[in-house]
Amino acid sequence: MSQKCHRVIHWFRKGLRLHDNPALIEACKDASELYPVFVLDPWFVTNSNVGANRWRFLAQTLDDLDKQLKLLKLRLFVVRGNPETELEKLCKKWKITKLTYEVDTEPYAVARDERVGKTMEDLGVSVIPCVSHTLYDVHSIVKINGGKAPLTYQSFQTAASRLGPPPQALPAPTLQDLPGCRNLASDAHGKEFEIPSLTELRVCESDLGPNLYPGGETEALDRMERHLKKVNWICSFEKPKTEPNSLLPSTTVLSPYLKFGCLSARLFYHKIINVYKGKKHSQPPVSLIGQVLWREFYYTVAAVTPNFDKMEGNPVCKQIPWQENADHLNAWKQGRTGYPFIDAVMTQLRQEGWIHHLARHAVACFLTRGDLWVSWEEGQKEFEKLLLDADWSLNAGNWMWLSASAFFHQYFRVYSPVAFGKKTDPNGDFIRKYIPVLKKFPAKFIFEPWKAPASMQQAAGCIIGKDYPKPIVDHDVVRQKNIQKMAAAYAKSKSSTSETNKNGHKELSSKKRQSDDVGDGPSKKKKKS
DNA sequence: TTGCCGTTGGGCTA
DNA sequence: TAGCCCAACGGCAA
Repeated sequence: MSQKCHRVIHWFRKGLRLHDNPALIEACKDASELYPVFVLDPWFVTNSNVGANRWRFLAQTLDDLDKQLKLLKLRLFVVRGNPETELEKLCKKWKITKLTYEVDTEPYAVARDERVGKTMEDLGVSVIPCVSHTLYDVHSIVKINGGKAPLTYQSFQTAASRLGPPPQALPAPTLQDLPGCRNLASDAHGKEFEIPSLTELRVCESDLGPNLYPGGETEALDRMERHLKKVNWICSFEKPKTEPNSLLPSTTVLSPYLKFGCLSARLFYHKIINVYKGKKHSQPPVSLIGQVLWREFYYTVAAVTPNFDKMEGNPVCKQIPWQENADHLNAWKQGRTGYPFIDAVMTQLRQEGWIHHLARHAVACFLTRGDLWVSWEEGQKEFEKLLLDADWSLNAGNWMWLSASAFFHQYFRVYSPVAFGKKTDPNGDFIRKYIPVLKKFPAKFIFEPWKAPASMQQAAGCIIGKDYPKPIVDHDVVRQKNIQKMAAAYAKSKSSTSETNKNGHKELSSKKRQSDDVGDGPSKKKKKS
Protein backbone atom coordinates (compact mmCIF):
# COMPACT_ATOMS: atom_id res chain seq x y z
CA MET A 1 0.00 0.00 0.00
CA SER A 2 1.54 3.27 -1.07
CA GLN A 3 1.80 5.95 1.52
CA LYS A 4 0.10 9.30 0.99
CA CYS A 5 3.14 11.41 1.46
CA HIS A 6 3.53 13.79 -1.44
CA ARG A 7 2.45 17.37 -1.79
CA VAL A 8 2.03 17.57 -5.53
CA ILE A 9 1.60 20.12 -8.29
CA HIS A 10 0.21 18.81 -11.56
CA TRP A 11 1.18 21.42 -14.11
CA PHE A 12 -1.37 21.68 -16.95
CA ARG A 13 0.03 23.16 -20.18
CA LYS A 14 -1.38 21.26 -23.10
CA GLY A 15 -3.18 18.09 -22.04
CA LEU A 16 -6.08 20.16 -20.69
CA ARG A 17 -8.14 17.12 -19.77
CA LEU A 18 -8.61 14.48 -17.11
CA HIS A 19 -8.90 11.42 -19.39
CA ASP A 20 -5.73 9.75 -20.65
CA ASN A 21 -3.53 11.92 -18.50
CA PRO A 22 -0.80 9.65 -17.11
CA ALA A 23 1.03 12.54 -15.43
CA LEU A 24 -2.15 13.45 -13.56
CA ILE A 25 -2.55 9.81 -12.52
CA GLU A 26 1.04 9.93 -11.28
CA ALA A 27 0.15 13.06 -9.34
CA CYS A 28 -2.85 11.38 -7.71
CA LYS A 29 -0.98 8.21 -6.80
CA ASP A 30 0.48 9.18 -3.48
CA ALA A 31 -0.72 12.72 -2.94
CA SER A 32 -1.67 14.03 0.44
CA GLU A 33 -2.27 17.38 -1.22
CA LEU A 34 -2.78 17.99 -4.92
CA TYR A 35 -2.65 21.34 -6.66
CA PRO A 36 -3.67 21.39 -10.33
CA VAL A 37 -1.96 24.47 -11.78
CA PHE A 38 -2.16 26.35 -15.07
CA VAL A 39 0.29 29.20 -15.55
CA LEU A 40 -0.90 32.20 -17.51
CA ASP A 41 2.00 34.42 -18.43
CA PRO A 42 0.84 38.06 -18.69
CA TRP A 43 3.76 38.76 -21.01
CA PHE A 44 2.29 36.15 -23.35
CA VAL A 45 -1.16 37.75 -23.18
CA THR A 46 0.29 41.03 -24.41
CA ASN A 47 2.93 39.82 -26.82
CA SER A 48 1.88 36.52 -28.30
CA ASN A 49 0.32 35.96 -31.65
CA VAL A 50 -3.00 34.56 -30.41
CA GLY A 51 -6.27 35.82 -31.86
CA ALA A 52 -9.49 36.49 -29.98
CA ASN A 53 -11.20 33.23 -30.92
CA ARG A 54 -8.37 31.09 -29.59
CA TRP A 55 -8.16 33.03 -26.33
CA ARG A 56 -11.87 32.36 -25.88
CA PHE A 57 -11.33 28.69 -26.65
CA LEU A 58 -8.62 28.53 -23.99
CA ALA A 59 -10.74 30.34 -21.39
CA GLN A 60 -13.63 27.94 -22.04
CA THR A 61 -11.27 25.00 -21.82
CA LEU A 62 -9.87 26.12 -18.46
CA ASP A 63 -13.37 26.71 -17.18
CA ASP A 64 -14.41 23.19 -18.17
CA LEU A 65 -11.24 21.75 -16.66
CA ASP A 66 -12.02 23.47 -13.35
CA LYS A 67 -15.54 22.01 -13.47
CA GLN A 68 -14.16 18.50 -14.02
CA LEU A 69 -11.67 18.95 -11.19
CA LYS A 70 -14.44 20.08 -8.85
CA LEU A 71 -15.97 16.63 -9.28
CA LEU A 72 -12.75 15.34 -7.73
CA LYS A 73 -13.08 17.96 -5.00
CA LEU A 74 -10.14 19.80 -6.50
CA ARG A 75 -9.83 23.22 -8.11
CA LEU A 76 -7.72 24.54 -10.97
CA PHE A 77 -5.24 27.16 -9.79
CA VAL A 78 -4.64 29.63 -12.62
CA VAL A 79 -1.42 31.35 -11.68
CA ARG A 80 -0.40 34.66 -13.26
CA GLY A 81 3.27 35.10 -14.07
CA ASN A 82 6.33 33.53 -15.60
CA PRO A 83 6.13 29.74 -15.18
CA GLU A 84 9.65 29.33 -13.85
CA THR A 85 9.39 31.93 -11.10
CA GLU A 86 5.77 31.17 -10.22
CA LEU A 87 6.34 27.45 -9.89
CA GLU A 88 9.34 28.09 -7.67
CA LYS A 89 7.29 30.39 -5.44
CA LEU A 90 4.40 27.95 -5.21
CA CYS A 91 6.65 25.01 -4.46
CA LYS A 92 8.06 26.91 -1.50
CA LYS A 93 4.69 28.22 -0.35
CA TRP A 94 2.90 24.88 -0.56
CA LYS A 95 5.95 22.79 0.43
CA ILE A 96 5.69 20.78 -2.77
CA THR A 97 7.66 17.53 -3.09
CA LYS A 98 6.57 16.38 -6.53
CA LEU A 99 5.81 18.03 -9.89
CA THR A 100 4.07 16.19 -12.72
CA TYR A 101 3.35 17.32 -16.26
CA GLU A 102 2.78 16.11 -19.80
CA VAL A 103 5.79 16.09 -22.13
CA ASP A 104 5.80 18.89 -24.68
CA THR A 105 8.23 18.48 -27.59
CA GLU A 106 8.11 22.03 -28.94
CA PRO A 107 11.53 23.68 -28.61
CA TYR A 108 10.44 26.61 -26.45
CA ALA A 109 8.72 24.16 -24.09
CA VAL A 110 11.71 21.83 -24.00
CA ALA A 111 13.98 24.75 -23.02
CA ARG A 112 11.50 26.02 -20.43
CA ASP A 113 11.04 22.58 -18.89
CA GLU A 114 14.77 22.13 -18.67
CA ARG A 115 15.06 25.36 -16.69
CA VAL A 116 12.15 24.40 -14.45
CA GLY A 117 13.74 21.00 -13.93
CA LYS A 118 16.94 22.62 -12.65
CA THR A 119 14.99 24.79 -10.22
CA MET A 120 13.06 21.76 -8.98
CA GLU A 121 16.28 19.86 -8.48
CA ASP A 122 17.56 22.70 -6.29
CA LEU A 123 14.35 22.60 -4.30
CA GLY A 124 14.46 18.83 -3.93
CA VAL A 125 11.20 18.41 -5.83
CA SER A 126 10.94 15.25 -7.90
CA VAL A 127 9.75 15.83 -11.46
CA ILE A 128 7.67 13.32 -13.39
CA PRO A 129 6.98 14.08 -17.07
CA CYS A 130 4.75 11.66 -19.00
CA VAL A 131 4.13 11.29 -22.74
CA SER A 132 0.47 11.62 -23.68
CA HIS A 133 0.12 14.46 -26.17
CA THR A 134 1.34 12.22 -28.99
CA LEU A 135 0.59 8.57 -29.75
CA TYR A 136 4.20 7.60 -29.08
CA ASP A 137 7.29 9.11 -27.60
CA VAL A 138 8.31 10.76 -30.88
CA HIS A 139 12.00 10.27 -30.11
CA SER A 140 11.50 6.51 -30.19
CA ILE A 141 10.21 6.87 -33.77
CA VAL A 142 13.33 8.83 -34.70
CA LYS A 143 15.49 6.22 -33.05
CA ILE A 144 13.86 3.34 -34.90
CA ASN A 145 14.27 5.33 -38.13
CA GLY A 146 18.04 5.20 -37.75
CA GLY A 147 18.37 8.34 -35.66
CA LYS A 148 17.01 10.72 -38.29
CA ALA A 149 13.65 12.32 -38.86
CA PRO A 150 11.49 10.47 -41.38
CA LEU A 151 10.88 12.84 -44.26
CA THR A 152 8.10 10.95 -45.94
CA TYR A 153 4.82 9.71 -44.56
CA GLN A 154 5.69 6.23 -45.70
CA SER A 155 9.00 6.05 -43.89
CA PHE A 156 7.31 7.53 -40.84
CA GLN A 157 4.60 4.87 -41.00
CA THR A 158 7.14 2.10 -41.36
CA ALA A 159 9.04 3.33 -38.30
CA ALA A 160 5.89 3.87 -36.24
CA SER A 161 4.48 0.47 -37.15
CA ARG A 162 7.59 -1.17 -35.75
CA LEU A 163 6.61 0.23 -32.37
CA GLY A 164 3.28 -1.60 -32.48
CA PRO A 165 -0.05 0.06 -31.70
CA PRO A 166 0.11 3.13 -29.45
CA PRO A 167 -0.66 2.64 -25.74
CA GLN A 168 -4.30 2.49 -24.72
CA ALA A 169 -5.78 5.66 -23.28
CA LEU A 170 -6.06 5.80 -19.49
CA PRO A 171 -9.38 6.55 -17.82
CA ALA A 172 -9.79 9.82 -15.93
CA PRO A 173 -9.01 9.65 -12.22
CA THR A 174 -11.99 9.32 -9.90
CA LEU A 175 -12.55 10.29 -6.29
CA GLN A 176 -11.54 6.72 -5.38
CA ASP A 177 -8.10 7.42 -6.83
CA LEU A 178 -7.62 10.21 -4.31
CA PRO A 179 -8.42 8.66 -0.94
CA GLY A 180 -7.12 10.77 1.89
CA CYS A 181 -6.09 13.58 -0.44
CA ARG A 182 -6.87 16.85 1.19
CA ASN A 183 -9.83 18.69 -0.19
CA LEU A 184 -8.46 21.86 -1.59
CA ALA A 185 -11.61 23.29 -3.07
CA SER A 186 -12.27 25.57 -0.16
CA ASP A 187 -9.07 26.62 1.57
CA ALA A 188 -6.16 27.50 -0.70
CA HIS A 189 -8.18 28.57 -3.72
CA GLY A 190 -8.68 32.32 -3.52
CA LYS A 191 -9.73 34.96 -6.01
CA GLU A 192 -6.16 35.21 -7.30
CA PHE A 193 -6.45 31.79 -8.95
CA GLU A 194 -9.71 32.36 -10.85
CA ILE A 195 -10.20 31.37 -14.50
CA PRO A 196 -9.23 34.40 -16.61
CA SER A 197 -11.98 36.50 -18.09
CA LEU A 198 -11.92 37.63 -21.71
CA THR A 199 -11.18 41.13 -20.46
CA GLU A 200 -8.10 39.91 -18.64
CA LEU A 201 -7.07 38.13 -21.84
CA ARG A 202 -7.46 41.46 -23.66
CA VAL A 203 -9.99 40.03 -26.05
CA CYS A 204 -11.94 42.62 -28.02
CA GLU A 205 -15.61 41.69 -28.26
CA SER A 206 -15.62 42.87 -31.88
CA ASP A 207 -12.86 40.41 -32.83
CA LEU A 208 -14.87 37.41 -31.70
CA GLY A 209 -16.75 35.31 -34.23
CA PRO A 210 -19.66 32.97 -33.62
CA ASN A 211 -18.86 30.42 -30.93
CA LEU A 212 -19.08 27.39 -33.21
CA TYR A 213 -16.47 25.26 -31.46
CA PRO A 214 -16.56 25.85 -27.71
CA GLY A 215 -13.44 24.80 -25.84
CA GLY A 216 -13.14 22.06 -23.26
CA GLU A 217 -12.81 18.36 -22.62
CA THR A 218 -16.57 17.87 -22.22
CA GLU A 219 -17.27 19.35 -25.63
CA ALA A 220 -14.34 17.41 -27.14
CA LEU A 221 -15.63 14.05 -25.93
CA ASP A 222 -19.20 14.87 -27.02
CA ARG A 223 -18.03 15.92 -30.42
CA MET A 224 -15.93 12.78 -30.83
CA GLU A 225 -18.81 10.52 -29.76
CA ARG A 226 -21.22 12.24 -32.15
CA HIS A 227 -18.88 11.39 -35.02
CA LEU A 228 -18.11 7.86 -33.85
CA LYS A 229 -21.81 7.03 -34.08
CA LYS A 230 -21.64 7.49 -37.85
CA VAL A 231 -20.06 4.08 -38.42
CA ASN A 232 -20.21 4.12 -42.21
CA TRP A 233 -18.83 7.61 -42.33
CA ILE A 234 -15.92 6.66 -40.04
CA CYS A 235 -15.14 3.52 -42.03
CA SER A 236 -15.28 5.15 -45.45
CA PHE A 237 -13.61 8.46 -44.51
CA GLU A 238 -11.10 9.61 -47.11
CA LYS A 239 -9.75 13.07 -46.49
CA PRO A 240 -9.15 14.11 -50.13
CA LYS A 241 -12.80 13.33 -50.86
CA THR A 242 -14.17 15.66 -48.18
CA GLU A 243 -15.24 19.10 -49.32
CA PRO A 244 -13.29 22.25 -48.48
CA ASN A 245 -16.21 24.57 -49.03
CA SER A 246 -19.30 22.87 -47.67
CA LEU A 247 -21.36 25.18 -45.46
CA LEU A 248 -21.14 22.73 -42.56
CA PRO A 249 -17.69 21.22 -41.89
CA SER A 250 -17.14 18.02 -43.85
CA THR A 251 -14.59 16.73 -41.33
CA THR A 252 -14.71 16.24 -37.55
CA VAL A 253 -13.24 19.61 -36.43
CA LEU A 254 -11.60 17.78 -33.55
CA SER A 255 -8.29 19.49 -34.37
CA PRO A 256 -8.66 22.39 -31.87
CA TYR A 257 -9.40 19.86 -29.14
CA LEU A 258 -6.37 17.76 -30.07
CA LYS A 259 -4.19 20.85 -30.17
CA PHE A 260 -5.01 21.88 -26.61
CA GLY A 261 -5.20 18.27 -25.47
CA CYS A 262 -8.89 18.51 -24.55
CA LEU A 263 -9.02 15.24 -26.45
CA SER A 264 -6.34 12.57 -26.28
CA ALA A 265 -5.04 11.49 -29.69
CA ARG A 266 -4.64 7.99 -28.27
CA LEU A 267 -8.24 7.84 -27.16
CA PHE A 268 -9.43 9.01 -30.56
CA TYR A 269 -7.11 6.50 -32.26
CA HIS A 270 -8.38 3.52 -30.29
CA LYS A 271 -12.02 4.61 -30.56
CA ILE A 272 -11.68 4.62 -34.35
CA ILE A 273 -9.99 1.20 -34.32
CA ASN A 274 -12.90 -0.02 -32.24
CA VAL A 275 -15.43 1.23 -34.79
CA TYR A 276 -13.42 -0.45 -37.57
CA LYS A 277 -13.54 -3.89 -35.93
CA GLY A 278 -14.80 -6.52 -38.37
CA LYS A 279 -15.61 -3.92 -41.01
CA LYS A 280 -14.06 -2.88 -44.27
CA HIS A 281 -12.46 0.52 -43.81
CA SER A 282 -10.26 3.11 -45.48
CA GLN A 283 -6.50 3.17 -44.84
CA PRO A 284 -3.83 5.74 -44.05
CA PRO A 285 -2.88 8.22 -45.27
CA VAL A 286 -6.42 9.20 -46.25
CA SER A 287 -8.36 7.50 -43.42
CA LEU A 288 -9.15 9.02 -40.03
CA ILE A 289 -6.37 6.96 -38.45
CA GLY A 290 -4.22 8.38 -41.22
CA GLN A 291 -5.05 11.89 -40.02
CA VAL A 292 -3.90 11.12 -36.49
CA LEU A 293 -0.70 9.71 -37.98
CA TRP A 294 -0.13 12.88 -40.01
CA ARG A 295 -0.20 14.80 -36.75
CA GLU A 296 2.32 12.39 -35.29
CA PHE A 297 4.50 12.67 -38.40
CA TYR A 298 4.85 16.44 -38.09
CA TYR A 299 5.36 16.26 -34.34
CA THR A 300 8.17 13.78 -34.92
CA VAL A 301 10.03 15.79 -37.55
CA ALA A 302 9.50 19.06 -35.71
CA ALA A 303 10.90 17.66 -32.46
CA VAL A 304 14.31 16.93 -33.99
CA THR A 305 14.68 19.58 -36.71
CA PRO A 306 16.35 22.86 -35.78
CA ASN A 307 14.50 26.04 -36.81
CA PHE A 308 11.53 24.02 -37.96
CA ASP A 309 9.31 27.11 -38.15
CA LYS A 310 11.79 29.03 -40.31
CA MET A 311 13.34 28.71 -43.74
CA GLU A 312 16.85 29.79 -42.80
CA GLY A 313 18.82 27.35 -40.76
CA ASN A 314 16.19 24.67 -41.29
CA PRO A 315 17.90 21.63 -42.81
CA VAL A 316 14.71 20.11 -44.26
CA CYS A 317 13.54 23.32 -45.90
CA LYS A 318 14.30 24.37 -49.48
CA GLN A 319 15.77 27.85 -49.64
CA ILE A 320 13.51 29.83 -51.92
CA PRO A 321 13.91 33.55 -52.70
CA TRP A 322 10.44 34.65 -51.60
CA GLN A 323 9.73 38.34 -51.96
CA GLU A 324 8.23 40.78 -49.54
CA ASN A 325 5.07 42.45 -50.73
CA ALA A 326 3.12 44.12 -47.95
CA ASP A 327 0.17 45.00 -50.19
CA HIS A 328 -0.25 41.46 -51.46
CA LEU A 329 0.22 39.94 -48.03
CA ASN A 330 -2.31 42.28 -46.55
CA ALA A 331 -4.82 41.61 -49.32
CA TRP A 332 -4.45 37.89 -48.66
CA LYS A 333 -4.91 38.33 -44.90
CA GLN A 334 -7.93 40.56 -45.29
CA GLY A 335 -9.61 38.47 -47.97
CA ARG A 336 -9.23 41.19 -50.60
CA THR A 337 -7.31 39.38 -53.33
CA GLY A 338 -10.13 39.65 -55.84
CA TYR A 339 -10.35 35.85 -56.08
CA PRO A 340 -13.66 35.10 -54.33
CA PHE A 341 -12.82 31.54 -53.30
CA ILE A 342 -9.55 32.60 -51.68
CA ASP A 343 -11.20 35.59 -50.02
CA ALA A 344 -14.13 33.51 -48.75
CA VAL A 345 -11.78 31.01 -47.13
CA MET A 346 -9.73 33.77 -45.48
CA THR A 347 -12.93 35.38 -44.24
CA GLN A 348 -14.12 32.12 -42.75
CA LEU A 349 -10.73 31.75 -41.07
CA ARG A 350 -10.86 35.21 -39.55
CA GLN A 351 -14.45 34.90 -38.39
CA GLU A 352 -14.67 31.29 -37.26
CA GLY A 353 -11.11 30.16 -36.53
CA TRP A 354 -11.38 26.99 -38.55
CA ILE A 355 -11.14 26.18 -42.26
CA HIS A 356 -11.05 22.84 -44.04
CA HIS A 357 -7.69 21.28 -44.73
CA LEU A 358 -8.05 21.58 -48.51
CA ALA A 359 -9.11 25.21 -48.17
CA ARG A 360 -5.83 25.72 -46.28
CA HIS A 361 -4.08 24.15 -49.26
CA ALA A 362 -5.69 26.55 -51.70
CA VAL A 363 -4.91 29.73 -49.76
CA ALA A 364 -1.42 28.58 -48.77
CA CYS A 365 -0.52 27.72 -52.34
CA PHE A 366 -1.96 31.08 -53.45
CA LEU A 367 0.16 33.06 -50.98
CA THR A 368 3.39 31.25 -51.79
CA ARG A 369 4.40 29.31 -54.89
CA GLY A 370 1.08 29.58 -56.71
CA ASP A 371 0.45 33.28 -57.01
CA LEU A 372 1.85 35.89 -54.63
CA TRP A 373 5.36 34.49 -54.08
CA VAL A 374 5.31 35.61 -50.45
CA SER A 375 7.18 33.55 -47.83
CA TRP A 376 5.33 30.69 -46.15
CA GLU A 377 6.53 32.10 -42.82
CA GLU A 378 4.12 35.02 -43.27
CA GLY A 379 1.24 32.64 -43.87
CA GLN A 380 2.33 30.56 -40.92
CA LYS A 381 2.11 33.63 -38.67
CA GLU A 382 -1.41 34.48 -39.80
CA PHE A 383 -2.60 30.89 -39.32
CA GLU A 384 -0.87 30.84 -35.93
CA LYS A 385 -2.94 33.85 -34.95
CA LEU A 386 -6.32 32.88 -36.34
CA LEU A 387 -6.64 29.11 -36.22
CA LEU A 388 -8.22 27.57 -33.14
CA ASP A 389 -6.15 24.49 -33.90
CA ALA A 390 -2.89 26.38 -34.55
CA ASP A 391 -0.35 23.76 -33.62
CA TRP A 392 3.31 24.72 -33.94
CA SER A 393 4.59 21.51 -35.52
CA LEU A 394 1.65 20.97 -37.85
CA ASN A 395 1.42 24.58 -38.90
CA ALA A 396 5.08 24.84 -39.89
CA GLY A 397 5.07 21.38 -41.51
CA ASN A 398 1.99 22.03 -43.58
CA TRP A 399 3.22 25.44 -44.75
CA MET A 400 6.45 23.86 -45.92
CA TRP A 401 4.46 21.13 -47.63
CA LEU A 402 2.17 23.53 -49.47
CA SER A 403 4.94 25.89 -50.51
CA ALA A 404 6.90 22.86 -51.79
CA SER A 405 9.68 23.75 -49.37
CA ALA A 406 9.78 20.33 -47.72
CA PHE A 407 8.04 16.93 -47.86
CA PHE A 408 6.22 17.76 -51.10
CA HIS A 409 8.15 18.68 -54.23
CA GLN A 410 5.87 18.56 -57.26
CA TYR A 411 5.74 22.31 -57.49
CA PHE A 412 4.13 22.28 -60.92
CA ARG A 413 0.92 21.08 -59.28
CA VAL A 414 -0.67 24.42 -58.59
CA TYR A 415 -4.12 24.99 -57.18
CA SER A 416 -6.29 27.25 -59.29
CA PRO A 417 -8.02 29.91 -57.16
CA VAL A 418 -10.94 29.61 -59.59
CA ALA A 419 -11.26 25.97 -60.61
CA PHE A 420 -10.45 24.26 -57.32
CA GLY A 421 -13.39 25.61 -55.36
CA LYS A 422 -15.78 25.12 -58.27
CA LYS A 423 -15.36 21.36 -58.23
CA THR A 424 -17.23 20.89 -54.95
CA ASP A 425 -19.37 24.03 -54.94
CA PRO A 426 -20.34 24.89 -58.51
CA ASN A 427 -23.04 27.30 -57.37
CA GLY A 428 -20.62 29.23 -55.16
CA ASP A 429 -22.81 29.06 -52.06
CA PHE A 430 -19.71 29.17 -49.86
CA ILE A 431 -18.66 32.43 -51.51
CA ARG A 432 -22.16 33.86 -51.17
CA LYS A 433 -22.05 33.15 -47.44
CA TYR A 434 -18.67 34.68 -46.67
CA ILE A 435 -18.55 37.44 -49.31
CA PRO A 436 -22.14 38.69 -49.25
CA VAL A 437 -21.37 41.56 -51.61
CA LEU A 438 -21.00 38.94 -54.35
CA LYS A 439 -24.09 36.94 -53.54
CA LYS A 440 -26.19 38.18 -56.45
CA PHE A 441 -23.73 37.10 -59.12
CA PRO A 442 -24.86 34.15 -61.22
CA ALA A 443 -22.99 30.87 -60.69
CA LYS A 444 -21.24 31.29 -64.03
CA PHE A 445 -19.34 34.35 -62.77
CA ILE A 446 -19.19 34.08 -59.01
CA PHE A 447 -15.70 32.50 -59.02
CA GLU A 448 -14.41 35.16 -61.44
CA PRO A 449 -16.75 38.14 -61.17
CA TRP A 450 -14.40 40.49 -63.04
CA LYS A 451 -15.41 38.62 -66.18
CA ALA A 452 -19.07 39.52 -65.74
CA PRO A 453 -20.31 42.22 -68.14
CA ALA A 454 -20.75 45.68 -66.63
CA SER A 455 -24.52 45.43 -66.85
CA MET A 456 -24.47 42.22 -64.85
CA GLN A 457 -22.21 43.76 -62.19
CA GLN A 458 -24.66 46.65 -62.01
CA ALA A 459 -27.59 44.29 -61.63
CA ALA A 460 -25.73 42.34 -58.91
CA GLY A 461 -25.15 45.59 -57.05
CA CYS A 462 -21.39 45.06 -57.04
CA ILE A 463 -19.00 46.81 -59.37
CA ILE A 464 -15.69 44.99 -59.55
CA GLY A 465 -12.85 47.38 -58.77
CA LYS A 466 -15.17 49.48 -56.61
CA ASP A 467 -17.32 47.29 -54.35
CA TYR A 468 -15.04 44.26 -54.58
CA PRO A 469 -11.40 44.25 -55.70
CA LYS A 470 -10.15 43.26 -59.12
CA PRO A 471 -7.78 40.26 -58.97
CA ILE A 472 -4.47 41.46 -57.54
CA VAL A 473 -2.56 39.14 -59.87
CA ASP A 474 -3.37 37.31 -63.08
CA HIS A 475 -3.24 33.69 -61.96
CA ASP A 476 -2.55 32.22 -65.39
CA VAL A 477 0.43 34.53 -65.85
CA VAL A 478 2.02 34.40 -62.38
CA ARG A 479 1.51 30.65 -62.12
CA GLN A 480 3.79 30.12 -65.12
CA LYS A 481 6.40 32.56 -63.86
CA ASN A 482 6.37 31.05 -60.38
CA ILE A 483 6.86 27.51 -61.67
CA GLN A 484 9.97 28.82 -63.44
CA LYS A 485 11.17 30.45 -60.23
CA MET A 486 10.60 27.23 -58.31
CA ALA A 487 12.57 25.28 -60.91
CA ALA A 488 15.42 27.78 -60.55
CA ALA A 489 15.36 27.60 -56.74
CA TYR A 490 15.36 23.79 -56.84
CA ALA A 491 18.22 23.73 -59.33
CA LYS A 492 20.19 26.11 -57.14
CA SER A 493 19.59 24.06 -54.01
CA LYS A 494 20.62 20.91 -55.87
CA SER A 495 23.94 22.39 -56.96
CA SER A 496 24.64 23.84 -53.52
CA THR A 497 23.75 20.50 -51.92
CA SER A 498 26.19 18.63 -54.11
CA GLU A 499 28.81 21.28 -53.33
CA THR A 500 28.38 20.88 -49.59
CA ASN A 501 28.30 17.13 -49.97
CA LYS A 502 31.64 17.24 -51.71
CA ASN A 503 33.01 19.18 -48.79
CA GLY A 504 31.26 16.91 -46.34
CA HIS A 505 29.50 19.72 -44.53
CA LYS A 506 25.88 19.05 -45.30
CA GLU A 507 24.17 18.31 -41.98
CA LEU A 508 21.44 15.91 -42.95
CA SER A 509 22.79 13.70 -45.67
CA SER A 510 26.32 13.31 -44.38
CA LYS A 511 25.17 10.89 -41.69
CA LYS A 512 26.96 7.63 -42.26
CA ARG A 513 24.86 4.87 -43.62
CA GLN A 514 24.25 2.09 -41.15
CA SER A 515 24.53 -0.46 -43.87
CA ASP A 516 23.26 -3.59 -42.19
CA ASP A 517 19.82 -2.52 -41.10
CA VAL A 518 18.65 -2.07 -44.68
CA GLY A 519 16.19 -4.74 -45.60
CA ASP A 520 15.51 -6.39 -42.26
CA GLY A 521 12.50 -4.21 -41.44
CA PRO A 522 9.03 -5.09 -42.64
CA SER A 523 8.62 -4.18 -46.28
CA LYS A 524 5.88 -1.59 -46.62
CA LYS A 525 5.80 -1.81 -50.37
CA LYS A 526 2.17 -2.13 -51.34
CA LYS A 527 0.81 -2.66 -54.79
CA LYS A 528 -2.20 -0.60 -55.62
CA SER A 529 -5.16 -2.77 -56.47
C1' DT B 1 22.67 3.98 -59.25
C1' DT B 2 18.12 3.41 -60.70
C1' DG B 3 13.32 3.40 -60.84
C1' DC B 4 9.13 3.93 -58.24
C1' DC B 5 5.78 6.71 -56.58
C1' DG B 6 3.91 10.31 -53.65
C1' DT B 7 -3.11 12.02 -48.93
C1' DT B 8 -5.93 15.84 -52.10
C1' DG B 9 -3.69 19.93 -59.69
C1' DG B 10 -5.52 21.52 -64.07
C1' DG B 11 -6.99 21.08 -68.45
C1' DC B 12 -7.57 18.77 -72.56
C1' DT B 13 -9.04 14.76 -75.33
C1' DA B 14 -11.38 10.59 -76.37
C1' DT C 1 -14.71 9.18 -66.38
C1' DA C 2 -10.03 7.85 -67.60
C1' DG C 3 -5.85 8.88 -69.36
C1' DC C 4 -2.50 11.83 -70.86
C1' DC C 5 0.38 16.00 -70.78
C1' DC C 6 2.46 19.84 -68.36
C1' DA C 7 7.62 19.53 -67.00
C1' DA C 8 10.12 16.64 -64.57
C1' DC C 9 10.59 16.99 -58.21
C1' DG C 10 13.19 14.03 -54.40
C1' DG C 11 13.13 10.38 -50.73
C1' DC C 12 13.65 5.92 -50.46
C1' DA C 13 14.10 0.95 -51.34
C1' DA C 14 16.18 -2.27 -54.08
